[in-house]
Amino acid sequence: MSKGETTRTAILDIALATASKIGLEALTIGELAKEAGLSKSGLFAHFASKEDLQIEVVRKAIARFVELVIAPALKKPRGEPRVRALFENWFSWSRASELPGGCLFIAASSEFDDQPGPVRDLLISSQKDWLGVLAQAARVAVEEGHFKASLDAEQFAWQLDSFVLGYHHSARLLRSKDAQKRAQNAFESLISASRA
Amino acid sequence: MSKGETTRTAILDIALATASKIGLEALTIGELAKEAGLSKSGLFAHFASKEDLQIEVVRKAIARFVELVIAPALKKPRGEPRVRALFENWFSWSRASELPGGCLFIAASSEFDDQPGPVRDLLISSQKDWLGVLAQAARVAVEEGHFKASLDAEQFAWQLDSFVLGYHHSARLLRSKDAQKRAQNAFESLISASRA
DNA sequence: GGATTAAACGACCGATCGTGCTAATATATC
DNA sequence: GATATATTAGCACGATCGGTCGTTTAATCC
Repeated sequence: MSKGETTRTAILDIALATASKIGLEALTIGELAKEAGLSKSGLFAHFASKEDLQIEVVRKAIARFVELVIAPALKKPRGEPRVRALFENWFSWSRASELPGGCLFIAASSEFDDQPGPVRDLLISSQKDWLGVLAQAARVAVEEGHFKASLDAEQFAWQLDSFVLGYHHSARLLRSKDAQKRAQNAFESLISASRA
Repeated sequence: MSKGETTRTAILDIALATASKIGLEALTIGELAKEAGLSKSGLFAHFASKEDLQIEVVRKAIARFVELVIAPALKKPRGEPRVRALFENWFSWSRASELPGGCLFIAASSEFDDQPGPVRDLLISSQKDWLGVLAQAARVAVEEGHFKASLDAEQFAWQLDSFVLGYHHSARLLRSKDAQKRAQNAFESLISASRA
């Protein structure tokens, strides 16, 4: 890896962590440069624009999400275990040390839901992918006979994702100690309502 | 109402609408003044600081939320009808014309969950109040015999609120036309799982 | 090790940020 | 209608924003 790539990676690591705390929009070139130990122009040379930086940050987050959440779950047995892994891995993601401010996607979603452009487009497509992965896992669980045949996989995915959002809200804003317990309870009741 | 109060009210109306779209932090005095037809300093004379303005905006949102969501629900019969009204009124709130960017609380929650200060404190207390109202409504439904005696009212409130978050996410970011249907389905399954 | 390329710097741009201050103007009171 | 008061405008401030230079330093290659 060349010097440039190394620096760029380091910048994106810091940017990802910072963005999870203060948001993608509040991320400023100057502050980021300070944290990275670079001059403003030195840092900026790695990106075409601030929007480009934001996109790269989201891309990096997506790559890490796949590594930490999706990929390990796909190694689990088909059916309920895989569904369970997706849900549980998500907590590790939300609490990962590289995301001191919690899930970047949730923060960025609120920020960009009314700001058309490539950042929002990327967020939308990644969110659709995530819901698709969840729904597919549910469908597999139906195939495996773990979940009932009449299950609406999309509805299942939607509710699971809602609990993820609920957890994030409780844990981040309210700093609720019960957040995980609440989410887990909700998940279990969703699972048992879905069983064959 | 004096001239000053009138102007102040008008400013807050615009600020509330704008903040719902772009967030409380992205709200700028200059832009707000332009939209209100005032000079920057003329507008600023109504508030002690930007933070004060943000607090007033949140306060206004809380007042409207009580008017649009809580108060009408409390007029409904005790028990399930009241729970149902709380849920349904929330949609009207989220789609209210004064909130073109959707629920301000959800947007502001992501924005301020890592920004200590009076704005976050206010958001936290209002969110706790809302969860309290939901839990209390559930408890009343138990008393009335609509919901089972073993129901965990706080857990019920938590799940209902998660569906609200899920709806907002689907409707706002994904612009999904199924959002309401998904939320409604989720709500109905929560209700039937809670029935006596 | 000298030449070439890549990477980082420092200075600077115009614009806008939040926020003072003072002067002018509109409103309310008598 | 004059006076007192409440409201708004004008102007300026220091800081910071994203972004563009030309220049210098550092890494890479032969």
